[in-house]
Amino acid sequence: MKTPAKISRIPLSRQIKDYILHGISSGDLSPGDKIPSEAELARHFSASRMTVNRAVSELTVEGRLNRVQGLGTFVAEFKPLAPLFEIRSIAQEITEQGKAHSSIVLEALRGPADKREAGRLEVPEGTEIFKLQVLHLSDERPIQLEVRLVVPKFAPLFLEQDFTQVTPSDYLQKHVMFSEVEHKVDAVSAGPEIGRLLEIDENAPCLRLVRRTWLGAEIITYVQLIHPGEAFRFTGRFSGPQAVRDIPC
Amino acid sequence: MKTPAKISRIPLSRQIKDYILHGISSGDLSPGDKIPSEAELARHFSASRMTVNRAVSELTVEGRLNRVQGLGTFVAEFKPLAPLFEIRSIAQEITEQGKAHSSIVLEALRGPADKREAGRLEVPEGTEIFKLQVLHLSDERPIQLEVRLVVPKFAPLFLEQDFTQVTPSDYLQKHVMFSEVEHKVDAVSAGPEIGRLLEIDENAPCLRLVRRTWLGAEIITYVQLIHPGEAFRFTGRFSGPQAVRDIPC
DNA sequence: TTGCATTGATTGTATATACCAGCATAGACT
DNA sequence: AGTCTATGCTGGTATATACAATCAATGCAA
Repeated sequence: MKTPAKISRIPLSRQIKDYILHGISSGDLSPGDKIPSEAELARHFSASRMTVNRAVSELTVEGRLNRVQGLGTFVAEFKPLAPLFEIRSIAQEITEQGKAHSSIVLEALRGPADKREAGRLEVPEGTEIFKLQVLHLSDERPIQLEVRLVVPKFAPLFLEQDFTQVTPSDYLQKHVMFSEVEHKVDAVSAGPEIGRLLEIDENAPCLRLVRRTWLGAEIITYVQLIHPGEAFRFTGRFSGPQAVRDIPC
Repeated sequence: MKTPAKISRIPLSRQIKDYILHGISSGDLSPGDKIPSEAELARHFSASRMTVNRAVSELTVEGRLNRVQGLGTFVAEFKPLAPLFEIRSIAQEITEQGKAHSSIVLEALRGPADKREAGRLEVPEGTEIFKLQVLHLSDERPIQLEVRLVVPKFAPLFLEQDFTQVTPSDYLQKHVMFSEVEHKVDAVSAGPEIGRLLEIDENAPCLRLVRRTWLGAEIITYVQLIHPGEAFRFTGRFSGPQAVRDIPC
């Protein structure tokens, strides 16, 4: 059963992953469903069982499948975790609420990048931090975003009038990865300056998010919800039990 | 070089992972350092290169290493992500600020669990939701936690007077996994009731967290920071570029 | 000096095989 | 009816091997 040594442009294990993911997104496979066994998939793709094993294992780590020894592999309940960590989650949330919005760049400063990331990630020569002052406007109330950004590659994405349609693909095409983000959240009174920008009382409660990425990018966001009482929705996921071992919570 | 087929109690790939992780935690390996090549590790452990490859690949997925084809494998900057998603992150944060604190269970109600998780996770018969009213006390100011919890297994952990020392290991020993958590965050005025409990002005800005886990557990937390201006610190991580593909952010 | 091809080290992918371990079912035995 | 055992399916782990792809460094040629 020796398949020719020539490998196609995209790895076989990747194709198998895509096949399963397509089955899930198309609705052929629903959460809780049992997917074909490794042996069946190997036959279907003329692949070795180890290759299938690797593809399925990776999908398990990524939270798309649950494997049970002796029983089979099942489609997991999946909630994407991207919106939590991304720059645009606030605008996204507003969009889902059906509110029109647009954004304006108020200010753009630049400075040197923080420092080189371990293990040679994508940090080109002369990398700089961009610090953007962005006024984000909904149809009901303006939302002020102070955005300090990173890497020249990013800038074009954010210097457009309306960046509400930017997706991670756009970042990835520019070889930018959001691998880690540190978050800080607290509630503060708006204060006179923010209050004026957001057109709210300076004593009104206001959500402040500070997000720091792996390159030293810092994103400070002040938010006053359009409809008080509604909340932003975040989703997170553990990578696995080992990752949280013995960390107090 | 055929090693006996008998496998030891813990998998070889696990031993290799532990070896590398120990090197990192002991300080022998620092972020940015190059770890031994797969061939060297294979020789050191009398293992096949594939086994080493698997161990190293998993550590890469878990965010501990960065691999570069043609160059080597490097220790990554690592920030654990557990605190973000855990029930006790607030108390933890306070602890790190050096404030003493304790907690009291005010109330405990119970109701049926939400529904069964896909792919047969740990949901025993007669599972119920526990709804706990917890008053969390720091030495400076009480913090009120309304905790709605899940699964009888959990309850003992939270019915103690002080649960500040509970770690994920304790959950895992009871076969409970925090695989997914949905977060909602907003800022509200304390209001008369919360204001009285937290001993703050009823107009003071107050952080409200709603966390919903995969079993339908819902954790509602009202927090007033001890030192206004300080923020809670969270850390998150993507599982990989593929996971965020084409999700607007 | 500049540019290009070669080489060696290292990771990336894939195969074929082997045996272990967990689970459910069917059948034999009591 | 109840219990034990054998069997087959499933995933879990490991090996030995092979070749591709990428990168840095080296050496050679223009």
